[in-house]
Amino acid sequence: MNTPRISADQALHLDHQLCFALYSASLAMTKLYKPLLEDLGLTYPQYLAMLVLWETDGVTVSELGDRLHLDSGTLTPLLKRLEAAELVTRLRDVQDERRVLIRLTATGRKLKARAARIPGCVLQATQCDLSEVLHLTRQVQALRDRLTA
Amino acid sequence: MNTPRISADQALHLDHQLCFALYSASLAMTKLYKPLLEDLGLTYPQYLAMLVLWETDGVTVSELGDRLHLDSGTLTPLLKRLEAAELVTRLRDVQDERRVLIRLTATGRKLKARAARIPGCVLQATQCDLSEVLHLTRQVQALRDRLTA
DNA sequence: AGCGATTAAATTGCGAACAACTTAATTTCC
DNA sequence: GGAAATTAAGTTGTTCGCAATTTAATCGCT
Repeated sequence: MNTPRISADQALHLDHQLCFALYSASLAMTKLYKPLLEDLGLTYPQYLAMLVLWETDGVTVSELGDRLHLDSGTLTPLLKRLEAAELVTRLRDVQDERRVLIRLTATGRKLKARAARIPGCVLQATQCDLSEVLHLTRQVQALRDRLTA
Repeated sequence: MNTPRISADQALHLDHQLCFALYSASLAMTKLYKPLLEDLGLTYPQYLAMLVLWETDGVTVSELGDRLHLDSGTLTPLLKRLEAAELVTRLRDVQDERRVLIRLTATGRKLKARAARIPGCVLQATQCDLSEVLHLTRQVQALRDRLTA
């Protein structure tokens, strides 16, 4: 494969920028989820937190942050809102009082069933084959992992 | 190509979700840009606005919004900050007083030269070939366009 | 045992995003 | 020509993201 060249001016051209593609695609995704999540009373970042908890209940704020690549400055208020919605509990770990364990309530666990239809709706909106989506997902994940390394 | 099947539980699995890949990759990109843009005194969304203006000076807020997929609620305060930094001017269009024209100041135009090195730094951080990046960019753009259609 | 270093979460402050709404100018259509 | 509809930007209020800092608990080392 030959290595294409690009001028400084072209490089600055907005549409050539991977960063902008990711940025605008991510915002478009958030808008797509919004009406789907409104039924569940969740925002998009709250949904991501619930995804982690549906997989692994009873994690610390830090563990959740590692998984979502978010810090306590973002998560603490978000989790307080999930607690106010009675979807999770926030309790200090008795073993280590520095840590706060996040656990699903019965309501929070039940919400998973209602969320189950969401991935299908999203896949449909992408107008892609599942295999295409999986491939693109892996590529974007690999990029992210190189960026955070 | 065969069509893979996936269970509801798998579909909800965070790491399989394209949305999360885009979300976390976009945030990782923003963090990558941060130190590069700090030299220029710009935030990442401000840089995107400047990219548009370096391409096409003298656009309205709406035109900028179309280009960036952002609305006036986001852009008005952002542009006020660019104005306060003396990088742009905001003046009502004499032809149509509803519109506000955004124009680069001399300082704003000069900043382009200093920004020219950024795409190279970012490409290096991705640890990808330029051709790979261009390919991924096109795929993500195509997805975004399907989502916003 | 005790003191400095480290770790975990929370807090503060700022800049996005965006929905919903307001204000003001222009266009449409009778 | 003028009222209703449309368009453009700005405003308000909520929720992220994150840097920088604070508070409190635990660890490590002598």
